[in-house]
Amino acid sequence: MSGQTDCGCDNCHNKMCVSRVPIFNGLETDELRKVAALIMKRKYAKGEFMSLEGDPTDHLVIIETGRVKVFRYTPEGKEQILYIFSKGDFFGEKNLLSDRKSTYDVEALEDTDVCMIGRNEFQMLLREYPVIGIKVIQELSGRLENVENAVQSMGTKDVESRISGILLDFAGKYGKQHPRGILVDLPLSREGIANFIGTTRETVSRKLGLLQDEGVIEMIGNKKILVLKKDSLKI
Amino acid sequence: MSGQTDCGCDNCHNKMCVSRVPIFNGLETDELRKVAALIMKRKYAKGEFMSLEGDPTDHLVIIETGRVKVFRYTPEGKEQILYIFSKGDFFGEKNLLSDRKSTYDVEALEDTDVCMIGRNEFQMLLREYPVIGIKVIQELSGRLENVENAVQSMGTKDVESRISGILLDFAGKYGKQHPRGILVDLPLSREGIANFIGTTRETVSRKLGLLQDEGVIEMIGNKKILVLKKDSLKI
DNA sequence: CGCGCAGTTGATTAGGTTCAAGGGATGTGG
DNA sequence: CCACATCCCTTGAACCTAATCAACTGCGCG
Repeated sequence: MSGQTDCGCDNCHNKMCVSRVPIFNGLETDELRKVAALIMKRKYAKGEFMSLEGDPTDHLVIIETGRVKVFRYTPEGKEQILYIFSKGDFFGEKNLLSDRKSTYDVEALEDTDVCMIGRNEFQMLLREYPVIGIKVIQELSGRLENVENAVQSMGTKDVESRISGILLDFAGKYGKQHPRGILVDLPLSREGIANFIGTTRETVSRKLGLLQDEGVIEMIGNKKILVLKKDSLKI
Repeated sequence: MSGQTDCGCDNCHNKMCVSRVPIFNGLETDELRKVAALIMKRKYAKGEFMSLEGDPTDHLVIIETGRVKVFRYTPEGKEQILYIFSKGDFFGEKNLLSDRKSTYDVEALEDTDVCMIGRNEFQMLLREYPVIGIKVIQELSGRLENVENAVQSMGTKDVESRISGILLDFAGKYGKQHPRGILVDLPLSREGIANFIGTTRETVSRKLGLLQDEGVIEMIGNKKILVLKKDSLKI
């Protein structure tokens, strides 16, 4: 068994999972094995809530497959989506290092598999392998940059630019090559897109319609968009 | 000299500076001494640029006194302010752990003193004292939460609410008790506030005028605001 | 195949931007 | 310490983008 990359047992399988996660990239094979031993797995069905605002979450949750949306409600009931997370992304770190409660809801947009590490185990890992801390800092820096981009976009661009921006973003993350362009599997409904970029579902609908009229995109049902002229989406 | 908190020498002075910085809070006295030895000091005059977008900054910069604005320009020349940093805040960490360049400009809003740590020294510290990494993660988490709040605010609130929000924020950070309320020393001009919350200077002017008419605030010149009814600013 | 939810489209309104001009604060030099 | 020049702020009016309200359509799922 040892020496092989995957013998099929849980531990080997976890090791595979762990090795695909950015924050454990700097570790050696035997270190990965140790980390893998601490991992718990779990599945969530589409529509299931994985975490609620105010929860004293006590696990770091790493997405293995699937997509989730991370969002908050205002007191008036408006939803603001902050992130769409997929493979390799994690959440729950805030609660593990201080005693803060979750500041957002997390909902599975599709059936989703995750790896989880308990609070104590993660703290132990951080102390034993400082490189993990550095990786986490890098990941958080990247996430920070994303949110900073969102602030800039909302602060300085009109709705049309923001829609273009998010389409480009989705194309990069979820797009597949297609004879006529890039086929994007949308993670969100029109309303979801609206709640991501700070507008209304009607406006998203209208602006997508315009982009289609201009021949920039082609809507395929409500869940896919074919990006025909990626360059015309330039922000 | 040893045993005293401050003998006046550079090293002791640096130690003082270092001990006031959140990310070094978890360290013992003799560890602080080691950190202090790595510190370089520098002053910036009001209006001076401390970092430019695209710079391959190679120092972690920690504010000791003063206030700075962190911002970006869109290709069209619109300024978006991302943070106002003051005592204890730091920037430049992104570049120290990967090879990424700075993604924003930093300008001193007043005369500012900083402590700086070089790239290699900081990496060494992180490896030697994992607790520093944890503190950095906590700081970044806090910053992330701030920006997430900004996104939510811009995505779901009208300008009046955003102005109220930023006034509350400023009151908490820069406000002093005053017989009739909280006296806030504004770090930004009207245009600066506008570029922070994603609106125009005219609109900021109008909305502040309204708040003054309602007796919620009182403008004292252009650089101070007296918050009379803090509760009426509730978002 | 039909029901229900999501998306589209239209008409109206409102909040905020833009353009334009006038007023006041800040700080510098005499 | 006052006068002046500059920059910033304020105020007004017209315009425009996007929100809202409302009705209709059609996709997608059972």
